[in-house]
Amino acid sequence: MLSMTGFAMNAPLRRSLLNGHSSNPLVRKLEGLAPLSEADRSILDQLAAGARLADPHVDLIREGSAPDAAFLVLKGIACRYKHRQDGKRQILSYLLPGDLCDPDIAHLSRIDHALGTLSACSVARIPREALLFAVERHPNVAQAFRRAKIVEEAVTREWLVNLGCRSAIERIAHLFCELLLRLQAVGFAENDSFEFPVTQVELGDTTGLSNVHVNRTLQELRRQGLIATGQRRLIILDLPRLRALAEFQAGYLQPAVGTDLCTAH
Amino acid sequence: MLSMTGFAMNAPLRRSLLNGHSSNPLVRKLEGLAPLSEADRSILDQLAAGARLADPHVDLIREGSAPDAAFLVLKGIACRYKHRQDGKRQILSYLLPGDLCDPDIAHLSRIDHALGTLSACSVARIPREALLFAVERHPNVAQAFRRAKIVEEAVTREWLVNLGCRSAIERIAHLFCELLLRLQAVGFAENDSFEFPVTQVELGDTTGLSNVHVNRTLQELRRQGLIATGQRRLIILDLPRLRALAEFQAGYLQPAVGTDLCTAH
DNA sequence: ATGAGGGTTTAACATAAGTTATTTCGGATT
DNA sequence: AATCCGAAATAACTTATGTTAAACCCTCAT
Repeated sequence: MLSMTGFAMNAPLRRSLLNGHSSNPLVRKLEGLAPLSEADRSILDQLAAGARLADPHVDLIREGSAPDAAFLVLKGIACRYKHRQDGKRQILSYLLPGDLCDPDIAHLSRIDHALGTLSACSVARIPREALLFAVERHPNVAQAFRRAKIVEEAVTREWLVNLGCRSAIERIAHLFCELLLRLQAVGFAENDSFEFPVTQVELGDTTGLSNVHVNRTLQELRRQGLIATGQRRLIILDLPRLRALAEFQAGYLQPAVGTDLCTAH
Repeated sequence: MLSMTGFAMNAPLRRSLLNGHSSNPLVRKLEGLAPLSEADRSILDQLAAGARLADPHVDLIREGSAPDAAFLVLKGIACRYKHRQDGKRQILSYLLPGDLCDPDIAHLSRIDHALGTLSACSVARIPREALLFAVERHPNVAQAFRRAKIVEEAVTREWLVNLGCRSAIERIAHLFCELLLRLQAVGFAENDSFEFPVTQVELGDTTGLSNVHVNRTLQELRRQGLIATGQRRLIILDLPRLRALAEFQAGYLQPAVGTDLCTAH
């Protein structure tokens, strides 16, 4: 089913047709984190092959299970989340195209959080062994994955700050800035707008706010001329002011890749 | 200065005098995550050697710097934190004895958060190369570090839930449950009490609450007979009820180590 | 076209938590 | 013992955000 050579030969052609960019968001993302050879890209294309469509609001990994595969998001938005007994839930992170949820965690104990879709998604299930194989054979890919992990951790830290000490409007503004940059990095944003089919309830689960207050806050952002919403899109009208409002520092999303180093562990 | 053989020969003797437990909290912690040989323990003792005392409320790593060494806490409590421009700060995690702040992050870009002491601490500075050496030569140690990292990530997720959807009293109760278990794991708690020289302001920076509200909340916990404080100690009087209040699930701190697996990446 | 259902908006009200300022306490230092 | 200082406690008041419930509005499927 997967012809390595076929992929390897077609990839450059496909990319050249697309302005030098791969259509595989995983490639797009990792390219930004480490130099990739043609063979590296080819293996990533294989990992992304065989994607399936998933409905919105559906679980891909249930809390307490022990999955033996990673999930790679190719289209749409998924999230990690945890439920509390009283029904509240906290979204822990967004998985955008090119992001993957690796199953390492589950190999210590059962996984402590769920993975679910927010919007309709295209998702590839990557067996653990396939991922290991790719990483072992392709040091640059391994390097890029490690760097992706480091960025992910930085994002999580920023979310802690968001929840711990920003006001409602700052939280949402910060989230939108982050999403714009991350989506731009994988080619899923035009100018300063992107598809954003996330409900206000889900935004509340993300930012620790009630849906009613999310609504109020979105209105305020619109009133200030910072954003516009509609047709499941988010349009950022004034990025500089939005960033200022959120005290958004982009650095954590864009590691200086030229920096050599980071060859270890 | 560091005699490997000397260490290797004395370690078991020392441990036998101490009821089978090493006095090195790093060993204590990693023992719980992977089987360690005598040589493994010896190298960990070397890493922990040369510790220095650090005053309370002092920075070990400044935000924006690029440290080339890890810091290992042997005694006391340190934390990672971030500052906002308006002076607010968010504590991102606690570093208890046996925990270390590795410098990987800084090798992509400058580090995006600071490392500082809360209490007076004993801290060992571990040069990057020494850490790499230990990990390369000692696969079990590497394994244990990987597992420690996974637990650390689980703790962070729990903190996100704490900030995102728990009430003040639940946040603090949950934090106390977590700290008790983590400190017990490294032998820094007797029964259900431990040294806890953290101010109410710092507790507020941890839980996203004002110091005044932290004070109110601590009083409520005392009034309910759940905790007692004094002489820089925290005494948990009724752990079952405290856990119930916080909906505390200990699983994420205690990975099932018998599970083989997790050999990769 | 018509309805059904999920998502959004609005409104009125409740409350947990923040703010500011003052006082008290307890452990160091002289 | 007297003083000092940071931390803890108290008090009075403000406010951001939560809650509940109803109305509205798309979008999709029949």
